[in-house]
Order: sequence, then C-alpha cells, then structure tokens
Amino acid sequence: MGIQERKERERERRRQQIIVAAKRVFSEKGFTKATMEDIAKEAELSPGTIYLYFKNKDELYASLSLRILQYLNIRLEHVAQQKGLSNDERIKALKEAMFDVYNFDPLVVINMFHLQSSETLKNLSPELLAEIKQLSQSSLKVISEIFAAGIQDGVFIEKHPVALADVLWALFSGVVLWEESKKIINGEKDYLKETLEVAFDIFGRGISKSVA
Amino acid sequence: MGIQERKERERERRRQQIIVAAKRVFSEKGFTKATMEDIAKEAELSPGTIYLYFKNKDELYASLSLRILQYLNIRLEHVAQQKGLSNDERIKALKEAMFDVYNFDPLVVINMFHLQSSETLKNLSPELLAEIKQLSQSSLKVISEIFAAGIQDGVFIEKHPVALADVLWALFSGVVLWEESKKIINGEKDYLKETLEVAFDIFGRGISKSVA
DNA sequence: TTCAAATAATAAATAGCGTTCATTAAGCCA
DNA sequence: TGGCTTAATGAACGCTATTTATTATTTGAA
Repeated sequence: MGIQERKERERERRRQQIIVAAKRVFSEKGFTKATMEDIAKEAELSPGTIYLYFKNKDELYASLSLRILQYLNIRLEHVAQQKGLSNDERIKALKEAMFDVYNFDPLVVINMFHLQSSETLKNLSPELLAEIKQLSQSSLKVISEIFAAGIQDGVFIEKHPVALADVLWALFSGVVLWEESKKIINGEKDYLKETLEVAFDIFGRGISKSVA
Repeated sequence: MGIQERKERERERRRQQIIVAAKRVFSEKGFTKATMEDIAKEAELSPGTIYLYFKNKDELYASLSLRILQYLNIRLEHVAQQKGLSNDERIKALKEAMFDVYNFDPLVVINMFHLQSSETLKNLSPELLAEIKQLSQSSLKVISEIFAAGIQDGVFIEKHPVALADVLWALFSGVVLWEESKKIINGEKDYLKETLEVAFDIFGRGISKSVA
C-alpha cells in the first residue's frame, strides 16, 4: 500500500515543480511569449512531460491561481470569524485581507484577474473550472455573509448582500487591473495601494446607512 | 490633387472594411480562435493584404476599441457640458453614459476591457498606443473634472478627483468583466444592469459628503 | 495613346509553437 | 530474473501569424 502513496506524493511533487517553473517563466515573459519549451527547460523536463500533468498551456496557467484563491479564502474566513468587530472594522479588515493577498504574490493575483476576464476560461477542463468556481464562490459567500450581518444590524443599506459582494469583488479586480494598465500605457508608477484605499473608503461609506 | 484624396478615402474605407470583418469574426470565435485567414475571408481579401493596413493581429484587435473610446468621450463631454444638473444628477448621468456606451456595442466594450488588462497592450505600435492613451486620458479627465466641481461645491468628499475618476473607471470595467466571467463560470444569466446600478449607487453615496 | 514607375493585392513560403505520439527507460512484482 | 506497468522523452505534426516574391492595377508623363 505504501508504494501507491509514495507514487502519489511524487506525482504531486512533480506537479508543483512544474507550477513553480511555470510561474517563473510566465512572470518573466508573460503568457503568450512564454513557450512550453521554456517552461520545460526551467523545470528540467521535456515538453511532452508537462502534458502528463496538465492538459494544456491554458490549464497550466490557470492552475497558478488556485493556491492564491485558497489563500484568499482562508484570509476571508479569518475576517468573518473574528469576534467583536464593528461593521466598519470588518470592512477595513476585508480591505486588509485583500491587499494582503495581493502582496502575497502580486504577479499571480494579476494573472488570476487576467484569467478571470478572458476566453482562456473556456479552454479549461471541467474539473479545473469546477475547482475555480468552488473557490471563488466560497470567497464571495464569506463576503456576502459579512454584508448580510451588517444589514441585519441595520448599519448597511438594504441591498442584496450577494450583489454587494459582487461589487466589492469587481472593485478590487478592477482597481488592480486598471492600475496595472496605467503602468503599461502611461509608464506611471504604482498607485495601487493609494487607489485601493480610496476605493475601499468610498465603498465603505457607500454601503453605510449613515455617514458622519 | 483629387487623386491623392480619393486614394486616402479608399484606403480608409478598406481599413474600415477589415475592421468590420474582424469584429464579426472576433465576436463569433474569440480572439485566439479567430485566424487571420478567417478575417481575410470575411473581408474578401487575402491574409497578406490585412498586413498592409494593420501591423499585426493584436493591433487589429486593439483598433476595434478606438471607435468605442471616441464614442465614450463624446458621451462624457456631453454629461460634463449639460447645465443645471445637481451633482447627484451628474453622477446619474455618468452612469447612464457608461451603460449607454456598453449597450452601444457590448462585445467591443468587453473586448476593450480585456485588452486593457492584458499583455496585448505591449505588442502595439507606439502610434496606436498613443491614440489609446490620449482617448482614455481624455475620458478620465472629463470624469475627474466633474468630481472636482462637486468637491468645489462642497458636496463631494475631499479626495483627489483623479483618484476618484480612476476608482469609477475601475469599478465600471471591473463590474463588466466580472459579470462576464460569472456567465462563463456559472453559466449564470446576465445581471450586468442590476449590478451596475448597485455599484453606481454605492459609489454615489460613498463620495457624497452627507447621505440621507 | 503608351509605357515605365508606383501602388496594391495576392498566394505561397517561412518560422514558431502547442500538442501528440512512437519509442525508450525505469521501477515493480511474480 | 524477466515480463509488465508507468514515466519520460524528443522528434514529428499541424496550425497559424507573418513575410516575401510575384502579379495585377493604376498613375502621370512623353
């Protein structure tokens, strides 16, 4: 029985090794310019081997996002479970969790949002798509429950909490992507932190029933 | 001298003909699956000819966005110039302008936001990039001036108007892209209009100094 | 009207890259 | 040890963006 398990572990380790290599290459060259050969070389494998572990290039790319989605989930759960936070503090904690996830690995987060907004999504295996779906739904659920609680308490406006969660998610991804574009278009420096502060501030004020 | 001008016109017409064909093909197949041959066939030209008018596939794709950016500009200018609007009404007009632009050609707007958030941007000629830059800056300028006026009037919170414009833009693109993803991931129906309403509502409340 | 030069369009060739497949190597069990 | 399963390889395939050599068309002067 032990051999089966060892093989399982070895397979998983090789998968991770490929993911690490892919991440490096994608980060350096971008999705299109990174070739499967580049990645294979980085992982010290032959191109064909990668296909024993990932269906295709899109799927390998998408796999990078899974870990960060898991991390996001954990951070959000944490925010939800903290006791004794006012609703304002909880929004603030939400902001910090998201910014924290971004800082944990900015390139992968940007990748994830690129992915989210692209036809690549249509090329994934049902299994991987289901995993992504499950993780993102779970994150949104946590967020919307936080909002539901605030509405219950009468401090947030009475909108559908799921819609509020969608708006927050859209705001976060929108700001990240837009700041990234600005860097490319205008060669501007990175205002992400500042813009995100403003965005969350406005959002927090906007969903509060009364503002000082 | 008339010949020069006729040639100019003919060249422009052919460009447009290619753009129309490209739009149809990209819409139907998506960027990756659409081949230059498909587009050439749709335009009743040979593939090589397209390269006499567009530097490459990315640039052709990006060109689709130019017209919609121009349209957006016009709509926004219009909102800025309308007299006698309260600041609240102006925010509402802003929302309507953006939603209107979206409805004018949803696929192209989605394309534009995809483009904005991708490495494709790095493949464009300096000229096209400059055009895109000029148009998007112009739109953001109009928006930020509206905010500046509201701050002047003391009805909007005192944040940098450019930051507010960035946040609004990020919010708009974020909502459009996220609703689009949800359609793919969850096969959900389109809640764009509703989500956009909520988003603008929150934003409007968030930037107002006092809320009823 | 004619004809060289310029312009426009084409179709075929090129090159790069994702993906597949026939082959080889390694590890396992009887 | 020797067949058998699994893992890995790297060369071949096919597709497609882009280039280029060639052909057709238009222009403007002689």
